[in-house]
Amino acid sequence: MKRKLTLKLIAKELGVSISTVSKALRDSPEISEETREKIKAYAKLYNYKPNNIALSLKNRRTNTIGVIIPQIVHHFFTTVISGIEQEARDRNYNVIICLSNNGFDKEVENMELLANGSTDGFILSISKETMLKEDYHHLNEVIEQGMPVVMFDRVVEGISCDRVLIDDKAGAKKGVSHMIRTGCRKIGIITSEDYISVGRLRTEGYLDALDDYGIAPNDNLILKLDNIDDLTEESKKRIEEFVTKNDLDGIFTVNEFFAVHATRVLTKLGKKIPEDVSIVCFTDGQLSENMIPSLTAVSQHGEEMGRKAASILIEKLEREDSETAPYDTAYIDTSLVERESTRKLNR
Amino acid sequence: MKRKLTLKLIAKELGVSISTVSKALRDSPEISEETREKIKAYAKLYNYKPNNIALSLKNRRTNTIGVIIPQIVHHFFTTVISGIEQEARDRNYNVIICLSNNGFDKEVENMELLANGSTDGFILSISKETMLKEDYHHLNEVIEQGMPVVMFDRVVEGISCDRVLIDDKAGAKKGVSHMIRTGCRKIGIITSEDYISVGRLRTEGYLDALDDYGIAPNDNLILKLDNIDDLTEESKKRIEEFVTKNDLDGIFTVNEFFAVHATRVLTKLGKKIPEDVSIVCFTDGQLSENMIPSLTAVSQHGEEMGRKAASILIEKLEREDSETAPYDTAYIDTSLVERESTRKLNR
DNA sequence: AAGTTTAACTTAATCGATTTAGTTCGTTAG
DNA sequence: CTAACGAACTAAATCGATTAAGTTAAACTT
Repeated sequence: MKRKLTLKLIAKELGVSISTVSKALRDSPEISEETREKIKAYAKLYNYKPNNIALSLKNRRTNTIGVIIPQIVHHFFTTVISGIEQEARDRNYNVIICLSNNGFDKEVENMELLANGSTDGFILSISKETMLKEDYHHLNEVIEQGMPVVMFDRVVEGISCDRVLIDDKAGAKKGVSHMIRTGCRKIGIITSEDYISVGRLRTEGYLDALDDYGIAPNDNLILKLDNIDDLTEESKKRIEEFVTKNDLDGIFTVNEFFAVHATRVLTKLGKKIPEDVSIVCFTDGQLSENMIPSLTAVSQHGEEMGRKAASILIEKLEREDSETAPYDTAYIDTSLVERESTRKLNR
Repeated sequence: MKRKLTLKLIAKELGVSISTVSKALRDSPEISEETREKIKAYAKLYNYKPNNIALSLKNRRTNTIGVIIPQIVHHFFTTVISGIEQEARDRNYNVIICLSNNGFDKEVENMELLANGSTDGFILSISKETMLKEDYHHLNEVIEQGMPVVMFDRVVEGISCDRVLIDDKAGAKKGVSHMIRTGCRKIGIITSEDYISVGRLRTEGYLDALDDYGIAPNDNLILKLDNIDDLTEESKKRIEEFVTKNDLDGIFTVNEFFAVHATRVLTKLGKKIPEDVSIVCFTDGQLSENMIPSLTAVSQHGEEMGRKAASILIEKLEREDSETAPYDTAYIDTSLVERESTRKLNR
């Protein structure tokens, strides 16, 4: 095993002092051309790379962004991470990813761990449990210490940080409006309970669209499930009942899973998609694209969201007066990806 | 902004030396009961947490595992990461994830970056480009420096490291055998070119199963595509042609995408699944589970793979004689998840 | 009473870098 | 001939922790 090369070793080998080596490598004019060349040649030959940990300690900055997300086995989050990673790499930052598994304790633990020197700032999407608990002391502590925080997707109010949000309301409205314009009149929504912010906002968008076209909302056509991240047996049952009971001509869902299960139920009922029933879902992921029929979806542009979040954070990290800079909220536009589950316009 | 508390600050505040504070917090018997209590009380009150960077520098270990994967927007990899994360957390390690985007340069860059002090060891799945290039100097350098490496899923020979593999061959054999047992006789496979190891191995498993049941292989029933990670337009075209041309009664695919597209083509051709054609795919992901019909799949148990890889790495990191320990290869068993795309046995 | 122990600290080295504040020696100015 | 200056280095402080080695004064031994 070959020990890593350090300034000390180079200095000893070439019979100069450590500081001479450091200065030579950083092209200081204090060091003579000759010595500089000699040191640089040696460093290059033996592939010297400065130790990041030592640099971090000295500079009191790690050039690392901490990302905390509820789960990683989730298409949308992976696209966001991908975006964060791209932006970070372009701007010479590293990314540490931690998972909260939607739990409060893990979220706190992760933040505390990373806050003790490992990262310069955070990008996070709040866990479900934290949202229910409404305990944000860990966020406030980190911010208090001067580490900037950017929240995305699942955000809460009352924290001194920047936010990046999907325009959930507008996105849902876009999707539902499309159904109305292609002839749907009795549109149901499968959404989440209101305490999940994205669910609530998407429900609002749905209601907005109905209102725009003068369609009266009907509480019976709104199904609120208690989880938006996966499809439990309980949810399946309720979707089946909901779809069977109501003679809908359009279904809007806040995620892909709900849409897929609704499709399954409709198929069993012998309904044709999109002739009898149109389907639009929020989140343009693998399922929307690959299902048969493929699903018209409201695309969230996760990568763009990730890049934006990273860019805002890095901006804050690199400006002097970041303490006094105001916090703001960026919105990422959604777009509607038309596929086989809705009728064409102007037909 | 409140500067983080350090030993130095505590020492100054309480009028003792830094080492007294350090020792008191670590319960050294050298420090009197009285002083110890006083220091601990103060540290607790002001929530002192040691700086990880300083500890890493001092201890020359970071308790961090570097994970390098080709892409993160990929269900299988996310399950592996999830497993790595679980095991790491249980054993008090952190995880840094980097993406190579299937590129050689990025893979090298990431490794070099993390190797300069940021991590104690690596878990990685080799990028496609690296495999084509057959240049593994970055791996060898890192290993040479005494950092253990565990490769998973996409591995190469000739590197001094441990490996964790899906038993691809046995898994494919399991899937194809199931089709044969449920009555399929003309089974096609949609796989990848042989340079992608998982594709090659799965093809071998397919051939093995045919051989076991005395079915003669037929090159026309083997479609080799040049990418296993996504579904290009070119691949779609070739799948369509392949499925249309051959009158198959069973299709085995090395990933979900190929199976989904084959299903689409079959549906268009008016074939019934599984009555006319059975479908089995490798990788039990979101698509297999949610497609209509849902797909019988060879489950890879990614989480288990991740946990295993992390456990092997941490084991190596924590034993004294790891330099001399032999390298081995662990296999993760696959299992067949029967769903709607295959007929039932014994019917 | 002189020497030895010991409890309870403090000093200083260390990890690997950067950087400020010296130091040394040759050259030039006066 | 010597003070001043600058080129080219080196020493030492620093980041925040740990720990081996050193210090001090009280207690104990004989």
